[in-house]
Amino acid sequence: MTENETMTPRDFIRMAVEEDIRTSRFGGRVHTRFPPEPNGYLHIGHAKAMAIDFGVAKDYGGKCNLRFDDTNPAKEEDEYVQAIIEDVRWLGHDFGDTIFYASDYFDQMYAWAEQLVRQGQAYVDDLSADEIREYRGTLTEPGKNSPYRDRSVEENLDLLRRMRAGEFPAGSRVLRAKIDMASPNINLRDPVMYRIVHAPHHRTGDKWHIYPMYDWAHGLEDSIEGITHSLCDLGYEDHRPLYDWFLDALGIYHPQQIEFARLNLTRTVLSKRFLLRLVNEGHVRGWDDPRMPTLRGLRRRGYTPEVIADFLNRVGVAKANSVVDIALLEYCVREDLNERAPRAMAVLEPLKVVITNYPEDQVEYFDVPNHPQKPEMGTRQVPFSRVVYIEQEDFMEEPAPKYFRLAPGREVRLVGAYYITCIGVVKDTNGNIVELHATYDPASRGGATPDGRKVKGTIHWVSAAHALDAEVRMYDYLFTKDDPGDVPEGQDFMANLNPASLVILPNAKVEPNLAGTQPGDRYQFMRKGYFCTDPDTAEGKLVFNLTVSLRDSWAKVQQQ
RNA sequence: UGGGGCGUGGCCAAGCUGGUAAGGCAAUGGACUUUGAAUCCAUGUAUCGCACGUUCGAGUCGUGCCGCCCCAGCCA
Repeated sequence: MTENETMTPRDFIRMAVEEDIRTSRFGGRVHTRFPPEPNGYLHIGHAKAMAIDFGVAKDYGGKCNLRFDDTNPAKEEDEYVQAIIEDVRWLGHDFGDTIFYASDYFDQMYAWAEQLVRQGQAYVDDLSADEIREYRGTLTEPGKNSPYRDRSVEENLDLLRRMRAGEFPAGSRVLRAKIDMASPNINLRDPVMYRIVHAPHHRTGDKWHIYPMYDWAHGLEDSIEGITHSLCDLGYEDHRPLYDWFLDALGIYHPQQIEFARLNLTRTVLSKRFLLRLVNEGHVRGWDDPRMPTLRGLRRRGYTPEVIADFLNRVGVAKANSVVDIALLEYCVREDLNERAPRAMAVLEPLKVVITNYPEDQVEYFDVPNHPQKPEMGTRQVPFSRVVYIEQEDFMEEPAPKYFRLAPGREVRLVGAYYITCIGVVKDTNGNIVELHATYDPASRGGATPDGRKVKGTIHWVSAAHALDAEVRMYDYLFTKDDPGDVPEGQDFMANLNPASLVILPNAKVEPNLAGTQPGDRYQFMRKGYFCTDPDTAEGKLVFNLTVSLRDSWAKVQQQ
């Protein structure tokens, strides 16, 4: 394998980075950063940004800083800082042993602000927020200068210092860059650099009464850390001129900002605001609900960091806004779990089957492989007895065409055990099937007969006398449409919420080998899907989450 | 009617200095099968948004047009 094959395929960002290395633009260095704001939990969209930020650094022997962009104390909390660190670690990204905080640079940023004031490139504006908006103009009309735009350097300096000292009420004044109120790029119409906020900061406490705006702060943070490539999403494309302007005005080290398209997934919403609503309005059980696209949700759902990395790798990096089919993500988990998940038998919706010709109190143990294609994963002993449970859907009193599971008079194989033939159906007074009677063929022991006859159906089972009770949580998409935002006028994505995104199966029966399972353990429940043990599992109470179902070609046949 | 981006098969996405369209997912057949899983084999007529133009030759260059996304927070 050549070195190239071990690297992520070249995308336009890597090509630009390679060019900069070739020309020694930054002395051949590559240093990126992942700058989350600690005001929420990370989701798979952030995972893409991280794959790029950390991935580029790794590919070129550089570094990537984990930096909290904590410039707005009103929204940020330490709780999020801890959660984000945990998630970044979980994904396995290497951020060295230093965690960076924008707030550590507040003194330096402030000094630079005074420099801009002294250079006549920043001024204190007394206009109200509403007035500033009015003066800004519109997309098609230029803005106009604030009456405070031409204050003297001395007055600006004095006012700025008093702003910092906390002499003025919140919102009464701002520091603005003096650029061009007529710029076609609205970001350049004298952007606000500092606003007055009297709120304690999670790290600096009550030291500050003014806090820097993103555009002013971000480039400075990058510059201070010696970042070479500041990778961000398309939304910042027209902020780049401003990023460049501040750095040039200050005459300090100047990184290159490059933008890429963020990740969008079908059946998924990824905006913090929407995710927050799902949680607050109780549509999910929390940020780590297995239906959530948050990293915590995916983790609890049974996804691995490797799967997420593989998925992101397949998605690629480009500048076109796109929506990735969630089927690709599911393909990635299935591929991974098919390799590593040991098989187990679990009957999700049990139907009792009495094997009438099987000795009353006999128990046999069958040696069942943990993985059909991987003998090295070993085998396990699965008990078999006279009464077993099979899946309700594996029996049809009046079998549909092409249905080749159990039906009256029909013979099927119980995986790894025996062939059984249904000889009777027991119903309750309402006509519901409550039990089946069957006979087994002793010659089919182990799942095959000497005469080599074939059975069309093979189903899974669990011995009633040995089964463990379990709760199985079946998950489906949170939304019923590929595009959750595809709603009638006046409605929002809540209109597409899937009422059946969580279906709890409280009476599942699983094989006894699952007794000691620990949260996070993953299995393939044969013929059903991949499942993982939920943290809600406790002594005497097993809880499993569906990670993803197996491909089901029978379901397709049925639909036709 | 301002500015910034993007537009390659159903969904992503390669395509570097022009030479005549990778790959993956999805879908569809079939083989195999003690998971209707996995695996294997096979299947795509893509007006490369459109139109002119340059050229022996354009997805790649030029011009014009169309469509979609983003920007008017003292959020990031």
